[in-house]
Amino acid sequence: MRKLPEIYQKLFQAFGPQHWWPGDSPFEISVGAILTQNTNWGNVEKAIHNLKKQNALTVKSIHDMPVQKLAELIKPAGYFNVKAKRLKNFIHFLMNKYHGSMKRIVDGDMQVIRKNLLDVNGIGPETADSILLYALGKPVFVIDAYTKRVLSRHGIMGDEKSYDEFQELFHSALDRDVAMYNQYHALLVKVGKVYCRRQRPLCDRCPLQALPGGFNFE
DNA sequence: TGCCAGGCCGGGT
DNA sequence: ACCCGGCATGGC
Repeated sequence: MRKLPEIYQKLFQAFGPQHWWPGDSPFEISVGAILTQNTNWGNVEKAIHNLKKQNALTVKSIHDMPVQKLAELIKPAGYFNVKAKRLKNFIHFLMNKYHGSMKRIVDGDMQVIRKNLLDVNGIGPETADSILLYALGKPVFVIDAYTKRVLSRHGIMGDEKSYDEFQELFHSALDRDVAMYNQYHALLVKVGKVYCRRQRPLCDRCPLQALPGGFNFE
């Protein structure tokens, strides 16, 4: 699949670097990854702001906090009851397997970390891979709804294909480059937000098909 | 005013 | 191995 590198070039030319993931620390990024599940990022920022305001954005603070109280603080992010439990699950995972420190995770083998993350109730493939890439700097490509939509709209792969199939496509077509994976996923989200809305036909102003006849990729 | 947002789980087929 | 309902706030 030679199209994937060319799509990256076009997106980067169109939008430039994306400065992902917004967040001051690996832990904050991980919390954000859980809070943003099926949720607008702006709402996640409100929830994170609430936590910071109470000096509660730490492993110890969230661990010691009643789940009820945690749910109240993250309310703007939606699904606050399930997400409060999921944050608690992640904290327990951190304490039990990594002494409560993100720094202890980084040295581990990527596949082992991924499997451990997927064993946490409430962490699925996208959340696990977001933590791996954006919090831990591991070379794994993050697949999300925008990635599937953009690629399927442009005839690369049908959106009924699985997460793993999409991920395998990127992994096989691209170098294992953390900085590029970081930008590429963020750029797919960007183009998805701006030009590739749900329930709408392919937009003719999308930078991926600006040339007549769609892709000029062969 | 509905629709949508950087998913995942649990139960049923 | 899939399919589906549930989970919830806030912006446009």
